[in-house]
Amino acid sequence: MTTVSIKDVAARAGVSPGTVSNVLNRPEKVADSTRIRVESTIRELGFVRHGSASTLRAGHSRTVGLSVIDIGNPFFTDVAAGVEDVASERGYAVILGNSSGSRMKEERNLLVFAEQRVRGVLITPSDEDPGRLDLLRGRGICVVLVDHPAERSDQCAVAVNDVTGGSMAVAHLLEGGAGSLGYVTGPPVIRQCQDRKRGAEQAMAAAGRDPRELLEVTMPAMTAKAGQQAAENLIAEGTLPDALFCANDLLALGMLRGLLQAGVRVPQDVSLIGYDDIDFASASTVSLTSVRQPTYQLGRVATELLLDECDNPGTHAHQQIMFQPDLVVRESTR
Amino acid sequence: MTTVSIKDVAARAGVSPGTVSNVLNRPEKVADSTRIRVESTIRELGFVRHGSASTLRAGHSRTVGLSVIDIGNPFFTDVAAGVEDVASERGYAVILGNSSGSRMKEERNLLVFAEQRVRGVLITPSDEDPGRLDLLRGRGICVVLVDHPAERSDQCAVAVNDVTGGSMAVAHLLEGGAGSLGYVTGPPVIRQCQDRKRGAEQAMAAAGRDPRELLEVTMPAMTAKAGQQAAENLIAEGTLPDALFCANDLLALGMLRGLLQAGVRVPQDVSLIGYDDIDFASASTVSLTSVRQPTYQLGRVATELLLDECDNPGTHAHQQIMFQPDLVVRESTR
DNA sequence: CTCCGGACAACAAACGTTTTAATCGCGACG
DNA sequence: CGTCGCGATTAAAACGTTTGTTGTCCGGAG
Repeated sequence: MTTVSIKDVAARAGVSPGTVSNVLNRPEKVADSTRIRVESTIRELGFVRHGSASTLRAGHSRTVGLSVIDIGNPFFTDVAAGVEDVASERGYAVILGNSSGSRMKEERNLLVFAEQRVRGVLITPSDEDPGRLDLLRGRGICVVLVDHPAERSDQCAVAVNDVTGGSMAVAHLLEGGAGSLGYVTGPPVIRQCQDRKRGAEQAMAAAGRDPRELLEVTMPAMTAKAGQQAAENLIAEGTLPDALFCANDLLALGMLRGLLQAGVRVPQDVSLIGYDDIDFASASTVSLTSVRQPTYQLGRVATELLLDECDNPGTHAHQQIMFQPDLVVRESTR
Repeated sequence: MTTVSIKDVAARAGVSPGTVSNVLNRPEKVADSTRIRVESTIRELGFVRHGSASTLRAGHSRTVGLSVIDIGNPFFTDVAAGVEDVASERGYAVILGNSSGSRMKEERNLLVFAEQRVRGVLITPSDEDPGRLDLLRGRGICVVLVDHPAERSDQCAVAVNDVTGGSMAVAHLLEGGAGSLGYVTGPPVIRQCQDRKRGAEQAMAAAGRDPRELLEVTMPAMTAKAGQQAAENLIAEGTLPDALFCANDLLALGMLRGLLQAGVRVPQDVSLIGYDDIDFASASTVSLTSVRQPTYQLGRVATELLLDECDNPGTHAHQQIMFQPDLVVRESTR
């Protein structure tokens, strides 16, 4: 139970605590002979550095915070995988915060990050208010936006063009001969939902259709359950369009389930397209046409930018990176 | 950039640092008038407690570590949701570690937990070595096993009976008239894989069949990709059985995809059953028969036990809780 | 033989909080 | 009127590191 400190190691190895610290943090500053002796003493005593003490003195920790909207969504687990790989390559640990789309939870997570004095924060914001992020920056915590374009140039951001993606999706539905069109989406505060809608409208306009024809169905969450609910609502109301564009694959898969259960055939009766191309999209009852994003890469690049900013605050140049999505056509669309 | 400390708040509010600390940690000890004054000063200055300093002095943090085998598996995201809900109800933050089935990564995550002086650790161990966990306990860090029964009675553990589950699955396949049977599994060091196999063998024996008839297919990972690979292997080798029990739903969904792509009909040619009943199981091409576990509950209960042990080290009674699984029959089995 | 410089290592002062013991003010009680 | 007791507050000593400064010991140059 008695925890072994750097002093214990120092005493046992016959050196000063400062030297042990140097062995840990700047091994090149200490003679090989003593370094080896200290290292073996560390192993012998099972010493583990007290991260908090280290953080306290050094002024910053070796952790980064990652705040996502829904860790149950494979899109975000893929992003998180990219983040974690880069972070651990560079000796950082990742603290994961899941906002579940709730602003309150997001704020609580950011507070935890601030208390832990994380080195930096990666965040897919759940709404458009930049205030909280400036608060972090004011504390010397770097922030990189993930899957969200920067509204200003004094920050890094990594995103995928959602307007293009939405446009691709609806263009594809129109090519398939869609008459009436629906857009099934999540809370309007989520930027991705807005941008994909904008793209959808552009595609309609480009095809000579009135964008106002697009029936918008807004659900409180972007989950499979919500998608199924949307299907039931549309069917009950008798407003089911020819072709449906869902703002993400979870909604689309739920929608698919709901449609099939009600005897609606996909794609014969209704064309269906999702977004994200999660792994399960290709395994579903009717394999899902979707818009693919470079998800893992998103996480990797964002983390590289973040750590670069942390480690070279002087020379770091902010970057706004925008990837392009791909259309993956499968069975669910005509 | 200058960070505001408890001293700044104290000076501004005209009290001592100790009083500010009391306002933060034992508000009942301080007179209402001063408490209100201090609280408003805290807001005014935007003070955020330095978690590391607090941890250092107090000897432990307000965080728990959660180490899982594969955060990409919806089973674990559900568990994590249960953990997070309870933890945040009680004012704890969760540090998530993903071992990806690699022992090395798991050890690195545990090291991070130890450095951060987490209050306790929830872990689904990736193999059977209890040594690392004793090391944590030796440091005064409580450990609760998740989805893993305790081998000893001096610890808490929460699990679901995998032997029963495996037995249910195979009994169901046999009832469906399965001739030859296969078990598609992950790395043998994973206990769940072993137990489910044991259950499968028991069910065969109970039906008067020789357990050695069970064809075991071992894959290096328990992912959809691995499942699809397994399907391709079985078909190439011409050893495809009548009925397949997959050790989890990801394997089963991948298997399903592989079978259908090769023109094998499910369930007419092959019966297929998975394990976990993840959300996607019911949305797949052929909806998947599976064994359901109380996943979210698993995370909740484990966390409650952990925090109880942390907060009442004296009176805490170790518990080993074993839930029972349910069979959910869908289209993929005859 | 002295002096200088370089390479290591020791020393000691922080970092921001918690917590115990000590202090203060004040009304009540003897 | 003195003292006691009590609640509210303060003062100061930790907690385990990191880090800039100081010190020591060498070998080699002058």
